[in-house]
Amino acid sequence: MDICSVKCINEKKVKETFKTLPQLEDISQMADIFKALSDPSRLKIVLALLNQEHCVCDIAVICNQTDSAISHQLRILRTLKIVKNRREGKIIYYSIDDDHVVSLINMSLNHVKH
Amino acid sequence: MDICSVKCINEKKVKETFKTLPQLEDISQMADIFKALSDPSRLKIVLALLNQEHCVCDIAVICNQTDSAISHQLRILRTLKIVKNRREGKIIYYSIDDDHVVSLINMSLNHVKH
DNA sequence: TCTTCATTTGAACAGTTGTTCATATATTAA
DNA sequence: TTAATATATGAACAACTGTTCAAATGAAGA
Repeated sequence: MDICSVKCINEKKVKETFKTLPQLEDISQMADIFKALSDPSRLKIVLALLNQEHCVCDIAVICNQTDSAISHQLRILRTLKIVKNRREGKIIYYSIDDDHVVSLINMSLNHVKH
Repeated sequence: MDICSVKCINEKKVKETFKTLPQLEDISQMADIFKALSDPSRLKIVLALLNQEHCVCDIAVICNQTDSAISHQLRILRTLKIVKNRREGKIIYYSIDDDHVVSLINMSLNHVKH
């Protein structure tokens, strides 16, 4: 299996499973999405936006955090294309930009509730 | 909305969304599941076990990591009831113990692929 | 222009995380 | 019992993460 004489109980099974693994690149991307939702405060932001769009300071009130903290988290979510924003004068409204994420959240909510 | 005079652009929307939020306890549990899958090496372990059960040292070969590192990660996955194990002599076989997690992973794999 | 307000940004800090290494446990065979 | 093997555990460490604070944008109104 490996170059440097690794011990291996069942080489056949190892090879089989190895073939089924997604590419490293894909695994990494999957992990990124899960990581985005793995922080309670970030998840709370996404859950809030699931209901309707909100401006930054309203999200801050909903999540009981500072505007700055929310802004930092929104930048991460924006980078991952999980949320998008639109400007209306001084105010910037954020909303969900990824339907897959909605499904993921609903599924995990289901999991927790049963 | 809050006790200490927090500025709030649209109090009505804030209150609406606030009502739709799951309980903190549930949000925390959801985040825990996502966190379990947010580390690429841990996700790789779960992906491997998605195919079939494996012993610790075979997982180590598949994931190209030390037995110890794998064992530490398996403990986290075991604690979260994501994997289970069975002993057969000296060897301990691990397998997936949570169908919801399988769905979550398949959904995110789908996401990455499209 | 100057001021105000909503949001963003950067640096700094504490807290958390994953891996490594050495050691311990548990099972089997000699 | 002793030796060998598979797995687990604990401490230590570097790397990463989320929040805070102060300061910087950028838009609208005076």
